[in-house]
Amino acid sequence: MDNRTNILRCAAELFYQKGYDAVGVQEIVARAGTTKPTLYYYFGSKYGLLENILETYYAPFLESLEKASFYDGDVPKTLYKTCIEYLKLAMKNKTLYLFVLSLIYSARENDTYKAVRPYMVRTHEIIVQIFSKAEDKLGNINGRHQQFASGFEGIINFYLIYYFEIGEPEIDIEEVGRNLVNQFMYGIFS
Amino acid sequence: MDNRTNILRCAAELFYQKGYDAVGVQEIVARAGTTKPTLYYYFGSKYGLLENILETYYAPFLESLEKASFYDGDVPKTLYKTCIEYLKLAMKNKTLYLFVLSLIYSARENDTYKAVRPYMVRTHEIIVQIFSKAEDKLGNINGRHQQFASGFEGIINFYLIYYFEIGEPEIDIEEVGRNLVNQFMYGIFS
DNA sequence: ATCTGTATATACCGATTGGTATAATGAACT
DNA sequence: AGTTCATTATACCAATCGGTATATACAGAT
Repeated sequence: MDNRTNILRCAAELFYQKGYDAVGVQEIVARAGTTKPTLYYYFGSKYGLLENILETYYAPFLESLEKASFYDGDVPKTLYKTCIEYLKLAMKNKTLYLFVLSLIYSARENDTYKAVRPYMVRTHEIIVQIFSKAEDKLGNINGRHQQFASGFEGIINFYLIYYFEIGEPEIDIEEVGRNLVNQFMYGIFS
Repeated sequence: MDNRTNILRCAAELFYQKGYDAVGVQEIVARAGTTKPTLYYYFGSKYGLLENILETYYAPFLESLEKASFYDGDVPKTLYKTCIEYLKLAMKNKTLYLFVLSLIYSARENDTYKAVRPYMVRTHEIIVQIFSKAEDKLGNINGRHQQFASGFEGIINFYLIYYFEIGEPEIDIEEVGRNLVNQFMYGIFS
């Protein structure tokens, strides 16, 4: 693996483990087995490194999400496909998933929030779009797209948070996806 | 206001705005109009300051939550009362609410996560308990207490995240509470 | 008047922070 | 052979980090 990729991966791991501000540039290059000028040659700054991590590892997920959220008239199916994309990402790359979540919740005046904001906004737009297009099937939802979208994201994200907290061995993605979508659509009495 | 309280409030504000690791002790005492030895006299360390913020400002919320979540056989009512407590806290002290959320999502090896973990676990226990006690009314939920609990927390928290992101002027707490609980219990077709 | 304990400030500590000036590699091209 | 250019290392920078040794101020008790 080349130096650039190596630095990127080491930084992503450390940022996930300790948090962006708690990790020094020196610590990153030490783990990558190189020196600071190399890092600054490729990424320009510590912040550039953060941006590059998101662009490299998270942007592809957003594209998958966009495809999966295509609405063809079947609300449950669309939500299920979308939910599955979340679960797949989280299971395939737990580190990245939790790291991005931590950025979304980070302090508003911190660089980490600035870096993740465009991705966060885009994600929300994609989910809101589902409910906008599905308005014919959902009846008069009276401008509650936002609430539905954040509810949908919330159910998935908080499920994963506590799943990772407990650390159960593995899950059946399709089954969990069905459960979460059912809970979201029909409530807890379903 | 005495020096101690003043330091506590200034630190809470700065931690919320910039994040725990991005704020220096010097910056805190400068805003509070005092000096470092005073801070270390009262709180012992920067970490002690963080613990004290949670104990002082967040612990009371947990007590309110505990009372509000008392289950008397009426599931919708219990969930509604619980939800209202969340919304009340968030509206009364937006800064604290978002700060605690950021801690919950912070890096696992960061001091911030260590500090908030007991409060996070306790909160989750309280919510899980509702669904445990309500098992008679909910039918066979087959061990899905955890999923219901995190779903409930997720719907509320993500609603508030995007509410604060958009920054609408004010909401009718009781109406939003009814909406969220309805969505959670009966799904989006309600 | 002296002692005790709380509360605060000045001035400092070694370590680490993000970042860079300079120079040395080594391969490719002319 | 000489030149160019991407890549990497040594050694350094001022600034800030969390934390503290020491001294002082002041109130209340003896």
